Amino acid sequence: MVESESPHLSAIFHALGDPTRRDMIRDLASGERTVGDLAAPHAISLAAASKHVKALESAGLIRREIRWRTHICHLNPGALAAAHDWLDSYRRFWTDRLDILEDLLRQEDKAPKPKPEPEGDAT
Amino acid sequence: MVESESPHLSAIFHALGDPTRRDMIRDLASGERTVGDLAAPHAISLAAASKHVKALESAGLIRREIRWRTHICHLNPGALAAAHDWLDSYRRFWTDRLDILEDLLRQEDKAPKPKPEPEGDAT
DNA sequence: CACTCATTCAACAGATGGGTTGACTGATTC
DNA sequence: GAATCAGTCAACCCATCTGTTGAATGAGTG
Repeated sequence: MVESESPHLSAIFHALGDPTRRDMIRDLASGERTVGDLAAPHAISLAAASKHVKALESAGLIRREIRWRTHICHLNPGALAAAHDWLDSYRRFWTDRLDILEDLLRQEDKAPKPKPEPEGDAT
Repeated sequence: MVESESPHLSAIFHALGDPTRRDMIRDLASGERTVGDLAAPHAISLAAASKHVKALESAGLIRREIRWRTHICHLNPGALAAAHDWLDSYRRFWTDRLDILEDLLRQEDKAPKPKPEPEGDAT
């Protein structure tokens, strides 16, 4: 059994992996937007934006309501929640870790030590 | 500022977008593993696994400790937390939804209001 | 010194991703 | 019936991703 959590997770995370699409999601968080609205701030063609929207849609991250000749998009929180849940199942790794860190800091208040690296570097 | 929360987010989500890599993360959650250990359940070459590990590593999702001639990998919770945080900022969309609705219904009992625009940026 | 072992590196192939442009759709309006 | 408008579709380009195989690395062992 290698990977069976959700068939959508790959699509969701993949969709989330693109900054343009994350941006669209953020825009959508302030209210519904047309495809054109979503494309506007991005210096890409409408066709490209349309593909992004489709990627978001097929990952289940947004829903689309075709009103007359404009397509109104809005967030579909379920998919975000799915990704969130997946990550949440690892939460103990960073919450426990912080407690440990705190503990360490308190302990090492007495002994100097090189600072631990909390975040990745840039290669 | 359009997308600047963390320069790593794209790499993180992209890394998370692959089922093999999510699987590796899950394995790593039960303890440290060598590259070979991580490759074993996956019917791919060691070289391919090595690339996956590198992707996880450069996204900051895991750290690697070279012990003698084996590379020991372990989870680096920070990156997971970063992704989690990003998603968390949209949490209201799937948790508060019901509360908001309830609120709305109560409000509109007194004054008809068109639509509350949830604004959210300032990141 | 040659061998083994865990892993990486290099070169390659094929698939997919994101972008472009240009043609198409389909309801509305002149 | 032609023009307009929002958006999609199709063809194409090029970069990146995932996988392969085979050689290289580098420490320890016989």
